[in-house]
Amino acid sequence: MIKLSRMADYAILLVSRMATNPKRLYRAQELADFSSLSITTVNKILSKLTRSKITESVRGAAGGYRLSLEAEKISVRNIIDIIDGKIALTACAENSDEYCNLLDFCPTQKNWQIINNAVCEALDSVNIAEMANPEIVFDISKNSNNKKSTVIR
Amino acid sequence: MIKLSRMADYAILLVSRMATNPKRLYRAQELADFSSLSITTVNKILSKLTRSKITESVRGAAGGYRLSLEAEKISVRNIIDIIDGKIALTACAENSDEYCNLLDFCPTQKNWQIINNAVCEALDSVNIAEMANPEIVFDISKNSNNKKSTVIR
DNA sequence: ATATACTTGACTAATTTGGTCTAGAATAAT
DNA sequence: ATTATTCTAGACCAAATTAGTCAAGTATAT
Repeated sequence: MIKLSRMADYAILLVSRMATNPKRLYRAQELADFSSLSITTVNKILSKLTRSKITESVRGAAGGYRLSLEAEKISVRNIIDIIDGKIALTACAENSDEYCNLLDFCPTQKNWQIINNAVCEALDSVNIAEMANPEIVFDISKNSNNKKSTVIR
Repeated sequence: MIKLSRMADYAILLVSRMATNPKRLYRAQELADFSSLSITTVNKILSKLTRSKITESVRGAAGGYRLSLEAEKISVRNIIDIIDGKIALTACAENSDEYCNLLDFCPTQKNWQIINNAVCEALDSVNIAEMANPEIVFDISKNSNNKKSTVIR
């Protein structure tokens, strides 16, 4: 009904993996092996995350990637935002006038924004520590520690 | 970051429109004029909704479409489900094994389902009456009257 | 120096989505 | 009955988006 891009899906998988041993450097090749993705795809994703300061990279021999934030401070939404760059559930919610000006009837506009926020909050309320850990089954409604996004968008 | 399909967007617009005068029959042509969509696209969307009992249709001269449920009983999620047919935010959440079997590490699976539910709830908590009415600004957290989906999927 | 690894952006391929067309079936009006 | 109107359904094509690859480049360790 609503779909995440594969890239965002991969990104969350990779970051979750790195969260299991946050000090360690993970080479792109390792992560590729682990995930069955190609090394180029892994690099593409990780360098995006690095640019956005979710991860950090060390070049050269014995280099690799590691998280640059605590896993608890990275929400699922942060990653989706970085990888997919979209902000809106519907054309209405992004401020591109091209579409909505055509319609003279659109009370929905404001309501879409609210729905949009609700979805964002849901995604914001889950952090990577939780995703990485099979034991923790979290309660989204409590919206625990991640209300405010830690990452600049 | 996460996007609704245009078709689902259109569908919600059309249904909201019909909600403003629920007894009346709306011809596809009228709805096309109103929405700037082609009549074929309108028909495509409305017949899907009709098959799923959200709307009903009357054929022949002076025919058209109308809601077959009260607007309050139709949630945004109902419509998205019908139009896009997708159920899952990520490959993990739908039960197609093809992808996840490749990976031996996937604690995320269960957590994805939870996120998925959270998003669905957000979309379920908004009904068409609210979408159609610019005055009502609803509070999603209260999850008012639409917890249980009225439509068979 | 050289080998290892990340970076970037251009490019192509694959997939998905949107939209059209055609033929058909039901209904109302004459 | 016939005709005009209006929905139904599915095949089909076009457009847009997304995924994935390639190649050239930069930084670092040994």
